[in-house]
Amino acid sequence: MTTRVDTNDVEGDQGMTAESAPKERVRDAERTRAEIIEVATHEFADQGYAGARVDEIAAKTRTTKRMIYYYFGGKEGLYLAVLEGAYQRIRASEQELDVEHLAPVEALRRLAETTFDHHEQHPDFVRLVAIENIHYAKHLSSSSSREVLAAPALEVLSRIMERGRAAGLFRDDLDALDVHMIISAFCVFRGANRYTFKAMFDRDLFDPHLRDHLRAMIGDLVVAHVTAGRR
Amino acid sequence: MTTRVDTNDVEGDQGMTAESAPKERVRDAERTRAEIIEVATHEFADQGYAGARVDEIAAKTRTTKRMIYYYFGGKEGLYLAVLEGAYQRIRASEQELDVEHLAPVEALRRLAETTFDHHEQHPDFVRLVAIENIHYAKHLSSSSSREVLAAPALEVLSRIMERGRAAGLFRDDLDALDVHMIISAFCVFRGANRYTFKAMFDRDLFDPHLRDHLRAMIGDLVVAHVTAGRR
DNA sequence: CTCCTAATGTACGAACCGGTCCGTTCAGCC
DNA sequence: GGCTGAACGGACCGGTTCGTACATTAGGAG
Repeated sequence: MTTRVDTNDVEGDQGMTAESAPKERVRDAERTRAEIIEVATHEFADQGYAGARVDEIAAKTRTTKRMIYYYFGGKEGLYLAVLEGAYQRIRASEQELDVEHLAPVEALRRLAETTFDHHEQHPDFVRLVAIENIHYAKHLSSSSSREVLAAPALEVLSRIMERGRAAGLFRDDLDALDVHMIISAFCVFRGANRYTFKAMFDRDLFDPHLRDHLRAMIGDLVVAHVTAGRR
Repeated sequence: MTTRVDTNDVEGDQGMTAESAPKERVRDAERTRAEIIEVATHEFADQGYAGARVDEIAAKTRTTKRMIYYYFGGKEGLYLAVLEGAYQRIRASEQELDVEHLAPVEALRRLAETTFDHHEQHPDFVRLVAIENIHYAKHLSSSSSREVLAAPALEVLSRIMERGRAAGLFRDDLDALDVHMIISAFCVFRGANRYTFKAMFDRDLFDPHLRDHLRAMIGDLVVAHVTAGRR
């Protein structure tokens, strides 16, 4: 009846080491788990928490709804897993940032532009954050994995500003978190409010022709702010 | 049907008689309509579209669910009415803005701070916009009342920038819509992302002690940007 | 006063949806 | 080769939720 197992010969992964679970098995818990999370990330980001349907998520995986409850306990557990996964991915990509070799002004611009790129490359993440805010961040606040929090980009920013201040290039009355907020606000707004912005002003903030312009703008903006009254 | 009840305004404060009679089943279509919209605005802003419950909205009014379907046709019609009402209120308050008598730099700062105040005073509006964006602004786009769109603040901004350019105070390569986006991004982010921001950095962007600081910051930021390279 | 209609209330249905019960299959171990 | 438990599937259940049929009242028109 069910032709689920059609290539079961491929299981020839003879390594009987108990080290790490090999991939590509007919029965593979990790694979099933990952697939559910991947589908659920799209569904939650697309429909919101209340709008997403467990049945729909299950239907879009190669497994069944029963597995969602088997692995995640329920809709809320799945959402939490999705949220934590999204934050972890962003955090990982942020840690690749290396601007120690650049002069403060250029480092700051690079940081802003990299943040800009991150938000462009991860639209699901921006939407999930918006959704989480609608729910007053109650899931994120009660998240057990504390390491999800704290953006590495903030530490990088702090060091850039220290260097800028020490060189007399930056204002000395600025908080790194304030500057981070400016950059985030710009990049998040572009992703999170693009649809009402388009409806109101007929300008698509994700239009490829606008991309370089906006990317340069956040750099100019933040540099102008931290160097205001200096030069 | 227009001059039926004049003694009972929507927000009537007829406090001279007995404040509210226990059995006061007065028939007033406008009042019922307005009360439903008011309650629904809070519910949709609080729970999102899918999360809001028609039964719950009805229970929080002094009328029944039947009236929601009588006046608005259904959940979606009610949501649309809520959205249009919220935009109209914001638009009305924006039109009170008068900065013609101020010098360009001060006018720009005043505009930014007024926008800041608007967003602080209308948290429901900010949340509704976020929710509408989650739904790709499909309701706003298909809204029949086009006059809801187009922020008056943008026209005011355009004139300020013209004056600033003419006086040689502002850069001449800036678009008013870009500057509007910067101001909006900052003010919207503060309201829309305050919860995840608090969870991540333990800073409440609506803390009263932070208010004046942030209010000054958006002014400084936008002024620094439009005057960069001048003076 | 009577009638007509807008306005309102009550009860209910049907689909939906999160969650669960119970049975089945596969893979590793002795 | 048989056993065991993890991984999995499908049907189903009970509460929820949007929407509606139908009854009823208020209040102005004639």
